[in-house]
Amino acid sequence: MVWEPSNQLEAERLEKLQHLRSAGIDPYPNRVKRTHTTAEAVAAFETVEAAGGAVTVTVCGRIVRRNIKGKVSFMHIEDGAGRLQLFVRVDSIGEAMYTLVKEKAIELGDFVQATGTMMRTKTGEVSVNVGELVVLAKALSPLPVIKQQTLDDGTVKQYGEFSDPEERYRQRYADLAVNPDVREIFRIRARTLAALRRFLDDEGFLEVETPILQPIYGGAAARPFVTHHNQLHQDLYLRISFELYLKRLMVGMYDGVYEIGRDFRNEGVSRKHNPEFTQLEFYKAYIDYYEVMDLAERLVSSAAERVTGSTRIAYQGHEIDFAPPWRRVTLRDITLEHTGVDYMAHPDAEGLRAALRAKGRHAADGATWGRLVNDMLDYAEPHMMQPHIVIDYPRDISPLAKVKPDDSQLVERFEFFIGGLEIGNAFTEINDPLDQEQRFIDMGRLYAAGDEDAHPIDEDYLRAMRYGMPPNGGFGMGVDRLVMLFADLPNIREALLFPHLREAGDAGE
RNA sequence: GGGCGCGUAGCUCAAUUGGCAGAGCAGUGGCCUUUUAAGCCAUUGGUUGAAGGUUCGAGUCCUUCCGCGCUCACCA
Repeated sequence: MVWEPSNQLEAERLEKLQHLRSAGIDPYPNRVKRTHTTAEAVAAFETVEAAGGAVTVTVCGRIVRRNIKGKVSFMHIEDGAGRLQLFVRVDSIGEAMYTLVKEKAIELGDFVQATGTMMRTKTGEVSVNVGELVVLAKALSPLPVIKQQTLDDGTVKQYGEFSDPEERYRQRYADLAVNPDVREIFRIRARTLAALRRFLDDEGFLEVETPILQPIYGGAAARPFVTHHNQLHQDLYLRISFELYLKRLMVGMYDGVYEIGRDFRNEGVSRKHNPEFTQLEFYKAYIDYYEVMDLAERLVSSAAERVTGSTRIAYQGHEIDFAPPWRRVTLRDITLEHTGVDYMAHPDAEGLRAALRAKGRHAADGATWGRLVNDMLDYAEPHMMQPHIVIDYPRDISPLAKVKPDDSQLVERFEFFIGGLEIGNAFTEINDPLDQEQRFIDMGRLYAAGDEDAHPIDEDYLRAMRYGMPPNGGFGMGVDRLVMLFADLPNIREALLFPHLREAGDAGE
């Protein structure tokens, strides 16, 4: 025996397992003979019930409720399709098997297979009148027990819960097993991904996959995770964005590409940040950021409608309307609105910092002017519940975006915010290789000034651009945050099946 | 990384000023051939996150550590 029970409940279950074996029952058989899901069994019965027809089914599932009586018992099993009651009578399944049920050798959490004819109990519940009961999988650890009471008005009152966030995330399998609401979140997530793909496919984009392990990271402002290829003696980085690879494909004559995949950022964890997260990026040739705005509105609103059935959703007590057009506002106006400071009136870092502090706003020491401007957005972000497109960002924090023709300090970039969350970022992409190289160099200088490691310059990306890159608009979006909106989740961890947690520690030594 | 809060039975939670560690569900033993939060009777289960300290006495107070939550910071 490798595993040792850690408490009385597990010890008892282990004894029951051995009891089943000694009764000649394989608690983990290889073969299953399911003929109907629980939902199919109910539907099959209901179609023939009026005519007095009989339906025999074999259904499988986990025991989620038991009511054991002296000679007749009721159990509910649950499978992926729903719940179904088993009506188990000693006369029908025999003394020996009934005793196993009664002695709880077969109990909550176990998987079973039941064969019998469909019937209605005295109280009207569609059930299986079980003639044969087979153990499919014995559960050795007890799941939390949750009971539900259906009230007269049809609402379901719940007794007992499995709600400790740490345990729910660490043992997501148990969370999913007992909390159907959590299962639903990840159906919403799957539908979201499908809806996004469908929109982009219909728009003629090509779905591609680019390297996750990259010799040079780029395309975003973030610290990377570093790893190493042993045989090649090469350090590699887990990507922080897809951007530079996808734009190489613009050079390669695809008119539109997109990728949905994982990015990794070696930064703080928060309600809105997980070290690995799902990003959607697309690039389309021959469009600018105004056309990307239109695409963003249609992409997100169509996904909302496909996933939730409506472009209006409830999020954390607010009603959000995804229907285009979204409010479009300049970064200058929205930050002025929420900080009382007009950054255009303070064109250098020192002056802007002083102005912000005079208003009681946070202004980081040593931050560049662009950085201070970007930080001003933090005051506006929580207020942007309805979709907002914030346009025209400072050049020095946007090294991949094209400068506005009429203002060399601003670039053609927008971010959009929904539900108080930053959801996406987009711009008219630089396609002038010499401009791009200079921007990289300028950025490296800023980094050096800020005592940060210089961001590596991706020479191969510049080489690609020198072959000629069509004008194009690019777009990036945090898919997990979109799922937060669609599933009404306050926390990104709820939108991730297995969110990052610190290693489960014991005592400090 | 900083601040604040939390950690008690398998799950969800109590425990007065520092004074016998408890409840419900689950489990165990009974009764029960149409229950559905089934019910009734009896009952088991604890290194109170870990290690130290103060005290006659610590779940409670102090220190350190671990983990989680909120928040701030970090985040071209």
